[in-house]
Amino acid sequence: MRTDTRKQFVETTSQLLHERGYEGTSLKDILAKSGAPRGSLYYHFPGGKDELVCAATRHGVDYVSEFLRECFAADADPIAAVRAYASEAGRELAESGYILGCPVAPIVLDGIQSPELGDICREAMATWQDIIAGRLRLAGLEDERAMSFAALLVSAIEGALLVARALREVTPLDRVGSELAAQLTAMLQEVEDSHE
Amino acid sequence: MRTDTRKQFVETTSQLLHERGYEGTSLKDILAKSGAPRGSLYYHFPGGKDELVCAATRHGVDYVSEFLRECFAADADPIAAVRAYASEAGRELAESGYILGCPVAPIVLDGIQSPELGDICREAMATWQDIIAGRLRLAGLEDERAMSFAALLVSAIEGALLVARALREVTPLDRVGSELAAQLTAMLQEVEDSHE
DNA sequence: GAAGATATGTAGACCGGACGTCATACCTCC
DNA sequence: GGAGGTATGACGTCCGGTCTACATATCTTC
Repeated sequence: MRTDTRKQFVETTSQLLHERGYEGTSLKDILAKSGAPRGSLYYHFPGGKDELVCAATRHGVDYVSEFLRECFAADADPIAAVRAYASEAGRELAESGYILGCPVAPIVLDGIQSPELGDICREAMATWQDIIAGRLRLAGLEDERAMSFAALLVSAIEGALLVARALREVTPLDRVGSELAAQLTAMLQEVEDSHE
Repeated sequence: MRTDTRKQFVETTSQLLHERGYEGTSLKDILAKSGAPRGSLYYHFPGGKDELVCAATRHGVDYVSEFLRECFAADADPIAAVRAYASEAGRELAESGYILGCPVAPIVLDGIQSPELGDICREAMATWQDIIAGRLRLAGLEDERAMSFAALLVSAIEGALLVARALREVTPLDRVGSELAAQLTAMLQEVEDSHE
């Protein structure tokens, strides 16, 4: 099973990164949790911890990006998308025992250990904003306003995940979700009105 | 100078926590940066790293709480407060080389190492939301809406600090600040209208 | 299908750094 | 000068990430 061990490493690492951040995640933990022996890791990831963490972060980022693209697809209602994304993020957070939030956040706040990791994080944030801004532009929002609201959306959910984890309750995500949905409703209404 | 050493420890630790999180901050680094010898630390903080981190986090939280209370004072304009807080947070972040964000965030995302630390984080988030919600209620917002918008505010700024650090630019804070200010303006306008 | 080559998986040794402890030194005030 | 609070840094122990040498599986070629 060529990819199995490797995949196992990536997924285990991704989970541990969520839980304890870059520095808090030790190879010993990864090894124990993934059940693989020590040496295997260096076969699959000659670059050691850094390479593994990069792969794990990419894995997490891809998962989020894909889900975002699904929610904010061209043929989906953007207001429903906001609600859906916030509530799904909250659900995953709560179900994981307040562990699974943003895959990038713990890396960023642990001080970003390599240039490559920095690139991954920067690109992730930019991509997420672009996905949302693109959909908002399609809905008729002016360029600058679309970027601005997309930034708010990404920031607010990112922050809500953090606040929710600290409080150990999902209310922040609920509140942020419905606030943002309400505001987007008003904005799109305005756009519609001005086109009449 | 009895308290000097202690204070030095707290401030140094606070800074390093911002920079690298709980796990990334080693006693060696703290010692080197604060210039004090190893033993001193255990004289002032018999509880070791945990006790020191608690003190440092409290220190950071108090600083933020105080600034928030200043911005959202009863006699200050809440819309200006939103703008002021976002831009000041952005300024500090950029000036510190994209290090100084929320003092609680790195602790939360590193998995919270002790119950006491958890309490500090939870209380901090709750306090910040309460400060803002209180001011919004005073401005005439209904209870639930005030809580909701306060949650959005705290989350959005918290998230914007994170996104800004990842991107190494302050645009997210600028955008979030002006979006939130615009939305609050509309909300307060509504309240005023309904009272006529 | 046997031999050798290449890919994959395993085991444990290494070295540096992590945190915490201690026996001791330094004051300062009576 | 002795007693109490304060400060010190060398040391022990454990755990971190990395490496090298070995074992097994899979593939290639005749």
